[in-house]
Amino acid sequence: MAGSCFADRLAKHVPLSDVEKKALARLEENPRRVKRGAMIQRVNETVTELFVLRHGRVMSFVILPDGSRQILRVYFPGDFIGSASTVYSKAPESLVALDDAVVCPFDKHALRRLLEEFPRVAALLFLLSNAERVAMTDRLASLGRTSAKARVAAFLLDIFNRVRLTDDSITDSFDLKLTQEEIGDAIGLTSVHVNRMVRQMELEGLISRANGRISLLDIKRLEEIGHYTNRHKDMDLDWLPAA
Amino acid sequence: MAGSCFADRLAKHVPLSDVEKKALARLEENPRRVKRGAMIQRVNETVTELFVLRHGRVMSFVILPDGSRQILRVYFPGDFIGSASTVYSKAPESLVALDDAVVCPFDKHALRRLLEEFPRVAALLFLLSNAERVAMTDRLASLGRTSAKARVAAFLLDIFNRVRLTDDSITDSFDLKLTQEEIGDAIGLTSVHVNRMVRQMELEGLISRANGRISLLDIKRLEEIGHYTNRHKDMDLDWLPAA
DNA sequence: CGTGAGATTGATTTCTATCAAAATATGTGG
DNA sequence: CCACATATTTTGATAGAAATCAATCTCACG
Repeated sequence: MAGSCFADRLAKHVPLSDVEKKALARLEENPRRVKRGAMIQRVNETVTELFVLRHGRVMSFVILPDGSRQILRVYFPGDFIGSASTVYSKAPESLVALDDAVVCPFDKHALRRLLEEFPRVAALLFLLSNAERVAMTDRLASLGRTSAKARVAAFLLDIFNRVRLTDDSITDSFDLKLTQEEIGDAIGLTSVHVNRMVRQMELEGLISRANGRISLLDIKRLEEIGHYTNRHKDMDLDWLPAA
Repeated sequence: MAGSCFADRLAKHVPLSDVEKKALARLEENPRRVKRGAMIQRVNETVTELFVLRHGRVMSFVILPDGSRQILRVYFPGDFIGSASTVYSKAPESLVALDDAVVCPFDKHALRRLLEEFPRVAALLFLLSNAERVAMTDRLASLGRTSAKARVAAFLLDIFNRVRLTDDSITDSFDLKLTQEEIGDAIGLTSVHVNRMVRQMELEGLISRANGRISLLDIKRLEEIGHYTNRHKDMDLDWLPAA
């Protein structure tokens, strides 16, 4: 099963010194198993912890007063999650495991010490947070300005490309680990309509499905339909302070 | 006219040392006037600059292949803009002045030097970037899961509260400096429908309008309608390294 | 004044939600 | 390992929200 530590993930962008790697590894000293469906953090709860996700998948979401849910983000191994608690003492979003997962909680004061001692890591975290913000703007444009079909296409491509970041064995088919209702909650549609779109894309030969796995059969056309741009390709962090 | 430097804005969250303030002030050494409507940054252009917005207002947006526009964010004096160029060498979004404005461009290598020398500032920027990300998730939930009326209400409240951050004189009425078409592009609606919602809210006594200024007459109900939570209130950055 | 951008209103269409039911799949306790 | 309970997917019919199309109106400004 694909697992990924935070240091490795960061090192994919910028070379890290051994000291830095070791310091980052300390954030993951307390791995904790969580079962599929388990709540890792509840909205409005007082929080002082952040997490590195080591194994499995996690989603963040909010529930609106009318009961509807907006899934904000799906996280993969090596992702830094719950970063909102660096700024707010009450969690603005909930975190639930989509999978049997392993998360590594650490106190924000451990983060503070890391930031103090390793300015280069602080800078790197700043950059990655900016990258997250850009990912968010892509979703915003998708929700605000594109059709149901485009949203589904963009969402599938997004998950696909992020799965591939941590799992090289994947070429065109992958486990979504989300119900159609969850997909809908992520992209602002009802499960019924997600199903119609998925069905349609299947008929058109854009995707195929078999026991929970999705295959993207025509990535190029999916990218067109979803107005998708892969942001992972052209990240450029080399200008950072040298190690 | 309300202007605000970056250091002052940051100092509202955390006490800054004089050295730090001075270092931050150096980012603003090259103020540049831009006229209303002027493009500050064009999407896909190679960029190595970031900006602090000193005066006026700026918006970021993308244009989709079908010509529709998604406004991603409206920026106010003291905001740090164009942070995507810390991660991408081609701008993922365009920047246009909504106002006659003053921006202070600085090279990302100036930022690098700042981050190297002042880890505490690096940490602070990291936190503010996280706050931006949370603001983004609020908009995502708004676009994905709420009605046209709710979106308009939430949008007005958001702008209102952010205007107030830099201008204490404002109590309940403010200049939006956006056409109804732009509002629509920000919240995923057509200008026609924005107009209907605004009209309706006016009839219901929730807001009133006079020569471009908007007054929020019933903030409490607007917050309910828009499912709005003011995130500026309970930010907590005190746990950061001491000066 | 005339011109053009923006606001407003009405009529109609389109997309997506909602409601309802059936069909499949998944999981669990015995 | 089966049988039942529950969750998820699928399909159809209908309703509703917002888009689109098309004028008209208003107002700031050269």
